[in-house]
Amino acid sequence: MGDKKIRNMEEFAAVSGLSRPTLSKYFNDPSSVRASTRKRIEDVLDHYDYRPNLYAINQNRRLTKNIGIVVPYLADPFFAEIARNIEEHILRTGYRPVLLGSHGNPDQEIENLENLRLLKPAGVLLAPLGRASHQARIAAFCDEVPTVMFDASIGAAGQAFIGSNNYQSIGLIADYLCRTGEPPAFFEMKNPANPNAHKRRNAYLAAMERLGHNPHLIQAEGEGWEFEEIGFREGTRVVRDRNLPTNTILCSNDRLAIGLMSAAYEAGIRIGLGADCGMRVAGHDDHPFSRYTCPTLTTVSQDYEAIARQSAASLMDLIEAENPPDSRQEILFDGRLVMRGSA
Amino acid sequence: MGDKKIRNMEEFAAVSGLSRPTLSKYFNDPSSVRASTRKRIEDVLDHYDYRPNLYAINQNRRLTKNIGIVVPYLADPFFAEIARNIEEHILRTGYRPVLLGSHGNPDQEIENLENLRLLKPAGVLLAPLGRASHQARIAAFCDEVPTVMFDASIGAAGQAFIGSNNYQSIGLIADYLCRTGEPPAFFEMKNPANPNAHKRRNAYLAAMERLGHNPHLIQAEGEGWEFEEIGFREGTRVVRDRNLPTNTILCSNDRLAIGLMSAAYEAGIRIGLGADCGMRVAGHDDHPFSRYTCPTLTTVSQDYEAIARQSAASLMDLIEAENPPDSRQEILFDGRLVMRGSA
DNA sequence: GCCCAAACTTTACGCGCGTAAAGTTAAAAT
DNA sequence: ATTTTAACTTTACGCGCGTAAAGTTTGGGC
Repeated sequence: MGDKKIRNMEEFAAVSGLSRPTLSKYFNDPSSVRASTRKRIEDVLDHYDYRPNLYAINQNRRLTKNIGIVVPYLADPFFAEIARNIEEHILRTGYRPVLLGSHGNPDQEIENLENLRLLKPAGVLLAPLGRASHQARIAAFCDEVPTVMFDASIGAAGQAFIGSNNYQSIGLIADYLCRTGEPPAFFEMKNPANPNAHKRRNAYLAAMERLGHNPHLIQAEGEGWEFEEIGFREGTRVVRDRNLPTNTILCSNDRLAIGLMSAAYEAGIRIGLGADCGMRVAGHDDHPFSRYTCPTLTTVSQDYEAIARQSAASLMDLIEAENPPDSRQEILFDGRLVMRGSA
Repeated sequence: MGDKKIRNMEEFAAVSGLSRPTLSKYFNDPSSVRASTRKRIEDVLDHYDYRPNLYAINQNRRLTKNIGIVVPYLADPFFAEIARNIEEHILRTGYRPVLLGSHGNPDQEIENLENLRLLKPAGVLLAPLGRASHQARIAAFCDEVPTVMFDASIGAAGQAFIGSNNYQSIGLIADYLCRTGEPPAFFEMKNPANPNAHKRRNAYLAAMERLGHNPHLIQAEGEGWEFEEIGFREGTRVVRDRNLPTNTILCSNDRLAIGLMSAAYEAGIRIGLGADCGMRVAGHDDHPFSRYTCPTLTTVSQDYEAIARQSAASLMDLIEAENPPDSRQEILFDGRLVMRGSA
């Protein structure tokens, strides 16, 4: 490693024998200097580990290389996973991801956006809380900063929306359940925080009509993001009352299903396909933990690989386009049926 | 809201009728100006939503108000939860938390520390990967930046370490298991990534000796952080072979236990306390999902509330002390027995 | 009313880099 | 060898704020 420490670009210019503006160009975009110059710089970099001061860099730039990623709840492995995927895509394009979780709190969500604004990000990827979000303020933010919404949308905020095709995926699993047994009731939250929940409810109703069955909604009370707890509470009530017209329950998401299965287990009801089973349960999302429930959870996988990739790509398109797009992009990915033991 | 937009502190000084240095003092520490002046500033702030430019602020400051938080794996709800707790404590002290996950990757961990160094943080809270970490580089980082290690330590790196008393907690649950049934075998990874795992193994061996029983180790092959998968794989083998000297298995952590329980379920083995149950399983950590396993998981809770609080507090002490501490602080919190259905 | 410390203002410089303009050199094309 | 053009150097200014120094005002205690 190097002899003396390099304190700024000026000193680095001295030891490298190049001018500071040239180095500035290099650090902003290595391909903007001649190949021979680039090599020369990189050779010197091997000896003196210098990196430009982040604050000085960003002070003058209108836009930084920062990209904000905001998810509603980082303690939910689903969002943690999709955030990890997005981060990787961002890094590959040479930008710096800044990950923030809203902890299910609308004020925190706004606070996150405010903090991001201070970072002057080139763009933001936002998975909003949904119904609880301060919609007007989010819309205002989207007007100032190029923003791609993912997972859930809020009105027409954001220049693009990338998500799942709930209509297709719920239709898919409803169809599967009807083909393999009794038609499902639909287990959901009465006042779901997530906008996808509304679409899934409607998709369920439509699917049941299409398949010629009577729909049946089971709506759990409860607020917040403690879905397992809510699923467990309402699930306990459901298995106690036993007045369902069916032995099959399709849950709005896997976390509710996990709570429901726990309640059923406590009540001594066996879940699964066998003759000795009293109930079938299916979920939605292919949550990381759904492979380890007892029995393993039949569900529909959200293609979060694709959602992550497309979200990052759409934001890059936005950033690199000079003029704002004429129309709002909306891309939905189909779900895949994941047949496991619970239904 | 305000009429025209405030672009910098100069303009804000103009509309507020105060001088820029006074405002600078206020934004650095509101209590450093007279109460009447403070009120005057805050009244103006209500009308013009101005916030000082983050980059300009930090450019001249030797230390920023940033505090880095690095955890090994954000997709593990345990770390997501503890990170959330820490963030809240940091915010309460007026600092800005910056959360980074290492994705179980030592290179990513170093990259995170390098990126943090660019932010010139006042301090860093680091939960290291452990055995896989690039120890020398982490130690070098700790020499430059005030660092508190939590959850796991690496040698004597860091000015403080806050964690769990594995010796106590494993002793506690081992004792409980022996009192209520057959003495436990210990289910762990052969080459665990996490340093706590080694302590837990030793604590188990010591507890068994103290209680006058023969220890039995079940060591799962496998690398990485996919603990449920590893627990499932090795668990499948264990229930197939059925050559255990006991019907009770204590797992090194809850995620392994979740995998093991899933394997047992698939094999048709009922877990729990009842006469119809063939196996007891216990875990360690009180992982957020351990309340929803089937049956619910008996475990030892790590007091992550306390760990989060103390980690933040210790770092604050470090930052606010002028001279470096004479000795390395080490605080371990006891675990609490959580009796549920599985053992 | 006076005194004095605390709080404020004015002035001025510096942080490390982006960036523009004008001049110079090197590489590629004729 | 000459022209062209891209790449580089030199010079200079600005970003928004921290901060120090010196002078001025404020407010509380006597």
